[in-house]
Amino acid sequence: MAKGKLSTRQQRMLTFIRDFLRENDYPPTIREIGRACLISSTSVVNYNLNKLEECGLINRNLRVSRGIQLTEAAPRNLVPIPLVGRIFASEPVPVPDAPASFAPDEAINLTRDLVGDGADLFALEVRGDSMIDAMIGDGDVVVMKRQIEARNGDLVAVWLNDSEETTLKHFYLEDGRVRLQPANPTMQPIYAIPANVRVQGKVVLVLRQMEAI
Amino acid sequence: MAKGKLSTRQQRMLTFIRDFLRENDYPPTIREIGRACLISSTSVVNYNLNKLEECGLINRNLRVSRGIQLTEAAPRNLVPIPLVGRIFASEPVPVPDAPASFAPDEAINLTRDLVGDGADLFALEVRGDSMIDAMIGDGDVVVMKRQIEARNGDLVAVWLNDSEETTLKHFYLEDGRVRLQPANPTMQPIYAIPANVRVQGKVVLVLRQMEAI
DNA sequence: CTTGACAGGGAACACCCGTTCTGTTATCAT
DNA sequence: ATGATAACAGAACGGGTGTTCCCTGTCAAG
Repeated sequence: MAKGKLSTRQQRMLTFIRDFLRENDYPPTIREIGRACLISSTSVVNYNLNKLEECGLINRNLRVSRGIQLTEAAPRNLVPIPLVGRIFASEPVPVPDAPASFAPDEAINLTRDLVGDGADLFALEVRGDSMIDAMIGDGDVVVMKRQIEARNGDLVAVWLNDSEETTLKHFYLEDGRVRLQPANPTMQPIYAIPANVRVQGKVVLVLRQMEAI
Repeated sequence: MAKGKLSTRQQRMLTFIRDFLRENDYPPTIREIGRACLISSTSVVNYNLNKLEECGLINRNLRVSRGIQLTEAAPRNLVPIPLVGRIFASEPVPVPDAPASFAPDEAINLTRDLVGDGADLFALEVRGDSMIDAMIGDGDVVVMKRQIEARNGDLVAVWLNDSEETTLKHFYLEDGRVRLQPANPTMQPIYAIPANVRVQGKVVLVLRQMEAI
């Protein structure tokens, strides 16, 4: 019973709970919800709260006053991702060695729906315009997953042994050779033998923040 | 009576309230605080809560169950941003009219350190490769701030009246004409008279999510 | 020694709040 | 018609919850 459609009343209750929580920092009671949504009976509020819980939109703590949690605001929705360094074209990716060595010196928090459980993820700030053919510019932050191998189509960071540079390209292994395809479709791919490319990780997310909102 | 020193008991209560709030998303009751801090009497908890309020560390809503707010970091750091539509080169940006009409049908949650308080913000999904000179590709999500005017250097979405298209460029007003500079430094700017450009909003954040983490 | 402020304990009160039970109404397939 | 089911209304029950009142002990100032 994942997602029955919400009735008008249920939708109204949900937005009220959101607004109330934003205003007061604690959830409303059943009677406060009823008063705001013009529901005279507490049992009806209770009935619809159960419906909302069945849809996975809220969590209820039974027998606890104001025991309503919005699943979207649940604290475990935030995943901290360590910002481990910068990425240059002229240097390999500084992949963090110890996965568990959680360095909270600098981290960015992202929601679980963007990055999953955050396992094996780390973030890098891009320096220079060398990744421009991957549509990634100076100052962008890339979130990467640490892995050695790549599947066809993955956008990966690779170190090219002969030219000694790091680059971000889509990876394709075909006919015994590696095709590295720029994300920008107007640019040409480059080809290499497998022994020449060392996959450093796979790009999961690109984040570009303009200064001065 | 701004800041008398906190007793051990008061400090313990404060950290318990923090932990409880982090875990449950709603504040504890007086008796729950007492149980956790080994205080047998509710009046003592009440007494020390008043002390904490006098120090400005919490706010109390009298006669309301669980009516405790932490003054420090209380506001939620997740900001919901409505995903209002798609952006094509051939059509104007679908700027949402009503700012207060909170449409939770589809929204992306981002942290406050990325987007501030989220005022006047909305998100659009980019369709097509027409924004490629702004380093924005098909499937990217752009978070925009609704505004009519732009300052020099802003990355804005503009509607060009004569060519009838939407484009994302850096905005510069110089010598009475508008210079629209692609974000990709290898590409050339275009020039237009101010009457020809209509600013639709300013890009605050670009988000590119790879499928299949 | 008395006094007053301060910190704490215990119990009772009155209201708040979630729950549950009994109906009522409307829709719909049988 | 008929039974099933969803949605809703009202009322009552019992426990949760903030508040208040009275008490004890400590400690420094008078």
